Amino acid sequence: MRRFRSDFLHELESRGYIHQVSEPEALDELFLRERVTAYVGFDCTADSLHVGHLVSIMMLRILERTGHRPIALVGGGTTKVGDPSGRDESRQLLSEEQIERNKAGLRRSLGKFLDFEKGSVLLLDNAEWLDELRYIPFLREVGTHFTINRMLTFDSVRLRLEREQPLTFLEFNYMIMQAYDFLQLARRWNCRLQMGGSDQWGNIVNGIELARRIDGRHLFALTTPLITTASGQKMGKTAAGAVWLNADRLPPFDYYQFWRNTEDGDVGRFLRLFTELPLAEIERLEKLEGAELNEAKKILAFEATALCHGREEAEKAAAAARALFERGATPREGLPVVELDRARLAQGIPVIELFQLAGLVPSNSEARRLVRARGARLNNRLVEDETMVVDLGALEDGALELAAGKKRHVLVRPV
RNA sequence: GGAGGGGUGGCCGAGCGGUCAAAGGCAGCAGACUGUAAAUCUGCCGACGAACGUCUACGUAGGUUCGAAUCCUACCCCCUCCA
Repeated sequence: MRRFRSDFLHELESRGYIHQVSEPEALDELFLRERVTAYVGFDCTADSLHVGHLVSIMMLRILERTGHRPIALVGGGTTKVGDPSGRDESRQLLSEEQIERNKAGLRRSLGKFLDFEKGSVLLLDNAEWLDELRYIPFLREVGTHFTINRMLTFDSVRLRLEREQPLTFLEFNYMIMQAYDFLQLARRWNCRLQMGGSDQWGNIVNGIELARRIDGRHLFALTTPLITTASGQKMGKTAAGAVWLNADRLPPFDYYQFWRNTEDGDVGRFLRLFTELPLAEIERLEKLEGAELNEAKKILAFEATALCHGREEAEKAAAAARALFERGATPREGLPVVELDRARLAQGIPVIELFQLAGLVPSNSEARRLVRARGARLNNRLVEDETMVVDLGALEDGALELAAGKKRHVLVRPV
């Protein structure tokens, strides 16, 4: 008894990806009938995607796996405008150079999950059509189909106005740009469906509307639920910041640890959303009780890390974690590495500073507190003297292993 | 334009001349317990410093005072009511 007959929608539905769909039956019909092109847009606001984007990325993978054609659209053009959705303040305007850098970072993030080389998965940039727009012709073609009356009712602008927060004319145009994207993709690639987070519903519907009015096209929308943790937090937002997908932002070991530390109540849901294990397997895993559930968490962590960083990195991270938490040995392979100037170490560096250089604490005071709280370890030995100075003599196997608390470990290597 | 209220640490929020680096809560960090979970308990939680302590910080800029987050003046911003 399935609600959807098409593989794609059925798969999404059974793994918990669907929040809203426009015309479910018609879309299902479409997926049964033909190879469908669908897209997700990603703004270039940072130089890496993070786990918050993962749901969308996974959908593109499923789309491909079920025989359809995914488009990952990078917002090289729209980022110059800035999406006001869910924000009380204007985004800071990014320079063109910054956007270019971010774009390159996004390509790397996406490239980990989607293979753009073989041609069945497309990577496009909306700067391609947005940069070229001419104001008056654009207003005449597109602007006539939007009424201000209606635009004011969309959450993205309404909420801002209700809170009496300024909304610039630039930002006000964002939804038009995004609608226009959908129109362009429909025309150029016969793209029929746009997917995104639940906050994108309004923007997507605008695109559907626009394409219907101008071209008489029939397009669809599908949004994913906002993923929160069992204790109600927005997922992937730790206090330390976002959980990044690019390794230069967050080492694979830390990425693995993020998943390894999933709350009990989230394991099943996360396995469904963030791994590609068969559902039967997941049902078995989520039934595990008590400490047994840790096995499921390890599988979740491994699978999620393998998807993002490859199986080899996932193995290393898993091995490092195993040695660190299960045997107490010193497993260096797989730990995040920080490089340190050899000459500087030769002169001697106070431990306090060393912890700061390793990025484990933001200030000397913080490092001092860590030592006093008996949470600082050097080469697996508790650091008791905060005035201790570390030099080359402290190297073990050519490196220093620093730990802040039980979970945060770093390998400092002199170069 | 008029009247009143307010701007305090990442957030909320007390303080209303000295004992204020600023109560309390949340968030965070570490420790204990445990299953690398959750919950709970304990400690920490501006920077620099081994330490005495020093510096920076209560919207901004000045001032009064031995001494100001606290009083005065100007300015900026927010909220409520009236026009």
